[in-house]
Parts: sequence; structure tokens; C-alpha cells
Amino acid sequence: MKNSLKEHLIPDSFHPIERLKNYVHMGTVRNYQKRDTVVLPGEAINKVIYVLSGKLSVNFLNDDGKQKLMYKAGRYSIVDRLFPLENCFVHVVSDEKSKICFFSKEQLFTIFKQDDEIIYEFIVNYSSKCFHFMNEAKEMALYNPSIRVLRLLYELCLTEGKAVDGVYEINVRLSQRAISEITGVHFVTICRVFGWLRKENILHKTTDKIVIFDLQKLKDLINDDIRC
DNA sequence: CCATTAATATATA
DNA sequence: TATATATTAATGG
Repeated sequence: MKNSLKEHLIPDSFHPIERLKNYVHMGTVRNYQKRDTVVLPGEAINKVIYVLSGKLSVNFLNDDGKQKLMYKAGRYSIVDRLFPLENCFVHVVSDEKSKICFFSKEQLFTIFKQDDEIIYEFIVNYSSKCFHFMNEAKEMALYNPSIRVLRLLYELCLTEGKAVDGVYEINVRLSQRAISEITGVHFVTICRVFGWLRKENILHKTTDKIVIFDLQKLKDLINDDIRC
């Protein structure tokens, strides 16, 4: 619905499945505090995780200690941990106080039999995740770090930007650190990019919005660099 | 907490 | 080898 395009740019709560909340009694509900681990790296739980409230972070770890944020899952989002995968060091942590429901394969199949619309919802959910990660792989392969940031801002403006007094406003609460985690660009580089964009009067980011003064210039920057 | 800056090291074209 | 980006550390909001 309203997140149809944004959710492939910002990996937060892919296609929430609201109607699954009607079947919470069939699963197992647990509460977590901020920074609690929901799934340990490498742990096989063979469940689908359904977020009733709060927010989870899904991180992918390497043995050298490096990690990358995959996505965040807010209310009515699901984190699939149904199948045990070899060397799958995924760490699921609660970002805030959260209430989570776990469904086993058997429980899900029972739900699917009662409500086949939910099957469709699951397919859309997996599809939107797949689309996001395909897009991210493409961006990583084709563009330099700072260009990826510019492209994200440009796409955000096209999908979320609202024209106000000759400028575009994107109402989104994104810290530089969050943009760094999403794009895989170092936070110091993010800071330098925003500093430069502000100096050139192209755009300005505040805590809860991004104001784009010169969309054409932003577009030109992206295209200029492609030729090099 | 988050953002900024500088100094330095690495990586890449 | 020149330029871009990452790393680290120090500092301020």
C-alpha cells in the first residue's frame, strides 16, 4: 500500500501481514526487552517469527566479527527462520521492548488451511524481500559508495518526496548511521556526502525530514559519475 | 546517544 | 599514482 515502493529502498518491515494476528493463539508468544537476543547466530529455531509490537533487527554475521544489517521488522512483520541453513549466522535482536509470536511449520500449515488469503500475503512478503535484496545486490555491483547514497536520496525523493514551496520534502526519520547501515557506506563518508550536498545547496537533512532544493543537480551528479 | 572533523591507511581505477 | 573510501580517534551537540 503506502510502502509499496519505499520498502525496497529502506529495508524496514517488508509487507506486514496484519491478518496473521488473528492466529496468534496458535503460536507461542514471548516478550523481549531492548537489545535482547531473539535468535542467536547459527541457532536453528525452525519457526517463523511474527512481530506483535516493537521492532527487531536482523543481522548477518561473519566469522571475522564483521556484520551487516539485513533488515528491520516492525509490527506485523515476519522474520523467516523456518529452515535450518548451514553456516547461517543470522542474529536477530530486539531494537526495543517487543512482543513476538513464533509459529512452527505445522502451525502455519494449519493457518494456511483455514485462511488461504494468508498464503498470498506470505508470497508477497517473500517477493518484496527478494526484490529488495536483488536491488541491493545490483546497487552494490554497479555503483560506488557515495553514488549509492545519492541514488537512494534521489529515489526516495521520487517515491516519497512532496513538492512544497518549490522544494521537495521527504518525511522520513533516518539518521546518518541508519543510511550507513542500509547502503553499506561508512558513516564518516555519509557525513561528508551530506556536508557537501548542503554546501552545494542541493539538499539538507534534519532529524525527521530531508529537503531537496535542487533535484536536477542531484540527478546530474548521479549521471555524471556513471560516465567515468 | 548522533554528528562532525582531522589524520592516516587502504583500495581502486 | 591520483582519487575515493574506510578506519580510528578526538570532540561537540
